[in-house]
Amino acid sequence: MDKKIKRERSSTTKTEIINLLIQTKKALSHKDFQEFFEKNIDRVTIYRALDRLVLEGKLHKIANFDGVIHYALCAGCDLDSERKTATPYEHKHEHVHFSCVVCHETTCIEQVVPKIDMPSTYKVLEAQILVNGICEKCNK
Amino acid sequence: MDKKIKRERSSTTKTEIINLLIQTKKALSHKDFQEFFEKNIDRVTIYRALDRLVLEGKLHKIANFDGVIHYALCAGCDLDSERKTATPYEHKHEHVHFSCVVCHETTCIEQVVPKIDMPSTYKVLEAQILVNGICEKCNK
DNA sequence: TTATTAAACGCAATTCTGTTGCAAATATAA
DNA sequence: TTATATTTGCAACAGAATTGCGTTTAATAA
Repeated sequence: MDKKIKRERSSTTKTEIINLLIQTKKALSHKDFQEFFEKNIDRVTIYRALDRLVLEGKLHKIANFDGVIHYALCAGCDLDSERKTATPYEHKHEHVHFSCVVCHETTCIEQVVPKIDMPSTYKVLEAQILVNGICEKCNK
Repeated sequence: MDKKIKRERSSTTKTEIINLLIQTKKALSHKDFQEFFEKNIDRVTIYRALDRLVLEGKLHKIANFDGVIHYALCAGCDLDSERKTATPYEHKHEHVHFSCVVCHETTCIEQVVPKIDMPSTYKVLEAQILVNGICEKCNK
């Protein structure tokens, strides 16, 4: 309950992570980052930076069918500059996450937002729609 | 490619797993099973039995928001008795998987099947809809 | 500009999760 | 009952993620 709220601060690791995500336009796993940064950034540092970026509302997590967590940029769920931390349920990503079984790339399909009609007895906090299939590039 | 197809056979472990899932009416993780069976069934045996049950079309996997795999009974995706094995994409579970943030129970909401309108350039093989929130029991 | 403070970092050690190999036990079909 | 193939438990292994701690670095106040 007495959870300390860390003040947001810039760091090389966080910047590099964001840059890579902007470049590739894909969702990446911890392993992807590790392989990209090689020996330049420590594994543990990557873990911690990813966690912080999620808390800061910059990234959202996507668990693939096989349970591997991928991180993607948040479009429009940045928080007000006052607080600077996000609880998991403040992320809103009702769009489709698509995972290609050929090239194994995971991408956000922002324009597809299915409607989920849950019974009113349930309180819905967040939803994640994961679709497996063959992407535009590989489907030729 | 020369993947041997195993013949289906009954076993204590598989029966116990199915029974527990019927009883609890929930999706359970490997850890849940392990804690329930305690020292009576080995960790590895549980892993293998779960894998086999998925192949046999009896269970389907659900990766939670945190990436933890849960197993739930399949309703209606048993395979024809000839083959007895299922590739992952033969499972069809487009219904909602609901995860309660209070009691941490994961359940299948079979009656809610959202429509996902993907662009025709994508080939859709399977989809998984995961909803986080507060369940009927805890929402009081 | 320098000093102070808290966050970020790297490294080592540890824990947790899932897999593989192998010999013994068990289920099924002949 | 016998033959065959699957299931099981145990030990060892591999990979993923976490924790502790001393050091470095960024932000802020003096």
